[in-house]
Amino acid sequence: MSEDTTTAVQADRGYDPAQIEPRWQAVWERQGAYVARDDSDKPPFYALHMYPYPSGDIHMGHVEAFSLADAVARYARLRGYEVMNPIGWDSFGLPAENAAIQRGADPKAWTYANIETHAATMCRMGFSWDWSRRLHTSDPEYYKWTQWLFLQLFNAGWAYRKDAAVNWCPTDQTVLANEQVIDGRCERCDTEVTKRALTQWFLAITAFAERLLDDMAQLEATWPERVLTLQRNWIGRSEGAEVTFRIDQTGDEVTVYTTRPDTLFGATFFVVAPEHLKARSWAETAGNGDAFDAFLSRVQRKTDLERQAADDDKEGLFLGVHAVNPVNGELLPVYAADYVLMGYGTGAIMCVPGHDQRDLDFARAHDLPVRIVVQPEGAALDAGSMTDAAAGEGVMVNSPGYDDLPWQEAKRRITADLEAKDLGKAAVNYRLRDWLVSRQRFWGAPIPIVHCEACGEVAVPDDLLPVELPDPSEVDFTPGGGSPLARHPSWSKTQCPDCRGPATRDTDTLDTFVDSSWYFLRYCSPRRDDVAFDAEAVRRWMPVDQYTGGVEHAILHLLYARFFTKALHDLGMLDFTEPFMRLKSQGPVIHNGRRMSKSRGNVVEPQDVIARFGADTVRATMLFAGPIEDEIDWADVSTAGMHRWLSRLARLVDEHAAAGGAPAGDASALRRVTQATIADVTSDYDAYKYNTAIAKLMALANQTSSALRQHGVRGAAVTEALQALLVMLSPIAPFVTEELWHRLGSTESVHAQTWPTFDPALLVEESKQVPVQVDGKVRATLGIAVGAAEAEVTAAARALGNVRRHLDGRHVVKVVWVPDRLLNFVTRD
RNA sequence: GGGGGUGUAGCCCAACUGGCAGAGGCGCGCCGCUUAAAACGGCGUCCAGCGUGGGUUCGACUCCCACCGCCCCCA
Repeated sequence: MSEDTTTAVQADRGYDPAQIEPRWQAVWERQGAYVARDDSDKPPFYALHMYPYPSGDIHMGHVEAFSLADAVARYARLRGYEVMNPIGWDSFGLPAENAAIQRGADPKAWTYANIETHAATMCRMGFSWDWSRRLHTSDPEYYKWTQWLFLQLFNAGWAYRKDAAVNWCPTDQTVLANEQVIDGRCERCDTEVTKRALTQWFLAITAFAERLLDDMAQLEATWPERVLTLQRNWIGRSEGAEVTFRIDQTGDEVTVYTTRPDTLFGATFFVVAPEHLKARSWAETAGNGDAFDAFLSRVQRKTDLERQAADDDKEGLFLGVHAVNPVNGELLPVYAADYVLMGYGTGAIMCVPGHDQRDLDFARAHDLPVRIVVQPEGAALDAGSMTDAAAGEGVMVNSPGYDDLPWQEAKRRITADLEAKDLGKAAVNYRLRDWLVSRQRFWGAPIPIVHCEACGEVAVPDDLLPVELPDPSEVDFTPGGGSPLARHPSWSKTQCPDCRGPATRDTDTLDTFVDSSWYFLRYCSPRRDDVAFDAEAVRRWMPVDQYTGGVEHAILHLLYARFFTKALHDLGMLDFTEPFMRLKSQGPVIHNGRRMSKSRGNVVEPQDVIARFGADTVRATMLFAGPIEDEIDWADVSTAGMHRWLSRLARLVDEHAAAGGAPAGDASALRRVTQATIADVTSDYDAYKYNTAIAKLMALANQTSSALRQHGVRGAAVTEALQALLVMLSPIAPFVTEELWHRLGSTESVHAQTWPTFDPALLVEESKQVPVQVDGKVRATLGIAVGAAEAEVTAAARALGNVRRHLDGRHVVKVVWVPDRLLNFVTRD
């Protein structure tokens, strides 16, 4: 170490990041400075940042995110924690395979080459990752345990296969989870998503819906409210009732879910999804089979989005049968209509056009009656002509036995009465669906199941894991609607683990969100090859103290990871139920008001900026740009300005070092500023307000500069100011602070220091200037002793010329005295 | 349509539980240093500006209501 620092200290003065940064990077690397020790006496702190997907090189969004994450980790180290700040790659996934399809690249080689590019740039940026814990989800050593965990869920009954009309992306040739469909389009390639009936693997996340909701109470104060709201909306809990209708002609019973059982008397028709299992047979019964088939094929050409759009023509077909309304025996015509989807609820609804907009639109289009049963206060409704449904609250009408009740009360009573007659029951419904995890792709963890004609679905035994992917050279990636693994000549052929008979492997691979639902556990003991994670290490590090990442993962990844944690908790593998104690999301980096993209030509490459200004400047610029959760427009920031400031800081240190250490000048003002800055910057760091922290460090630098240059202050007070400044800046700009720290004469690393503390006694000022107001307008400023009594201050204020003038001829009715801050005379004529 | 966020100087942004609207940066201007420019150092930054309109208060950027603009989520 002394060898290294000697070299550093002998370096030139001034600020040349191209020279400083690689040198210190090499020193830190040799020292293994950021390896988290499992046996440390210091309290553990798990700082985690969402691991990246290895596509090309890292981009500006990564740079911002990692700069935030690194500031968090370095700050925790300075506060005396043993920090685990791991890094890895989410290295399975579609882009690797698409590169293979488009450019004939080997997905594996492509992926690992990108990872090396990422890693090199990260090193150049000076991020303090613990490289010894590095992982890649596409390593067999990792996905062995992804598969093992899947099997734990399978054995618990939480992973199952079912036929489903699934979201299908025609471009990527794979199914998508509901969460991956954005506005009816594939989140990756923006192709319109269609429906396909396929047998797919699901994870039973809905079994945890209630707890995913309830446990948010633990996160209330430490997660962004925005993210919690998004998750709540996504889970979409609603309270209502399940009501059973009988089909008059066939005797079939159909259950519907409604959030408004109070409007049952207003039901005038009944609609099922065209895909409803019984729809075809009912149409047949009524002799409408052919019309139905034509209708169904027409509907299936539409996307879900089109079908649900408010302005869509409400297409529907009368099936020729009637449903019996359980509350009054009325016969409701049954339609198949495109606006009801099989995937939601039961695929059948009771229709109350008076109180539901889409039902009303359908009723108008098909000339069906409308009946008002909940009268909103003060609104005159005309059932015959209304075009806006009364979806809100009101008082019951036209509902024999319930009239005049408030709707909420009627909702309770009608539900209870149905329950008593066994025609319905109170029910809770969730918008959340079970998580579809099988993908018809190659570059993912194979689903570790063997299909045997005799034994069915059989889990691959632990000692045969991982089920490894074949070499990419043996695989045909051409999109063809099936899994590439299924087209491999021999890969899927195997023996049933149970009966030893011939069997086939499942040829689908797992959604990469499965990989990322447990990677934070793997970091705790990444090299263990006998367990997914070491229980003791997990107890030591988990749950994550501080998780950082993009808000775009507010729903998907965070919900899945929370689900996994709860499932593993219930399996006895974890003793906590929430994985991430604190969450901070950074905003995106845009350029000229738009997302950076090659086609717009507004991409800023990190490498270019690093080459011009150095890593410290890029990091500090990102954190200085504004509140971390807001978006950063690169057009609004000034790397040149930040670089200039760091240069100024270097010059200041050089000047101080040259000026010598003998104390001179009145240092009391500088000392007070230093103390105040420590107090302020500390609370800014605690609140992730790096932009204001940097502003205050700049102010301290300005004060130090003028003390040194203009007031001739020398010696300890300047050293104190500069040392505090460098330590507090070191999490943000690690290279230049390390360099300048050594120039101040230290042989230790600035990153091994402890966070500065302040002396409250030095913060106290003896006198203050307070504004004196008359009727809220500032009329004078008064110098007072801190802690002065009200009477004393009032008397002194009254003596001031301008105050006397404004008080002249008026009665003072009230005096407001905010100690040490403000005095206000309230007057009347 | 429902829910959430946001609006402060030419620009990006600060302002503790309501207490003199301005911390920091960018840009710009002037001065110094320079043969000159850049860099650097110093000083300054107008039109007295909190999206609009109300309300509460001695006092509102801050709290409440309505409206407008932009952003996000759900439908």
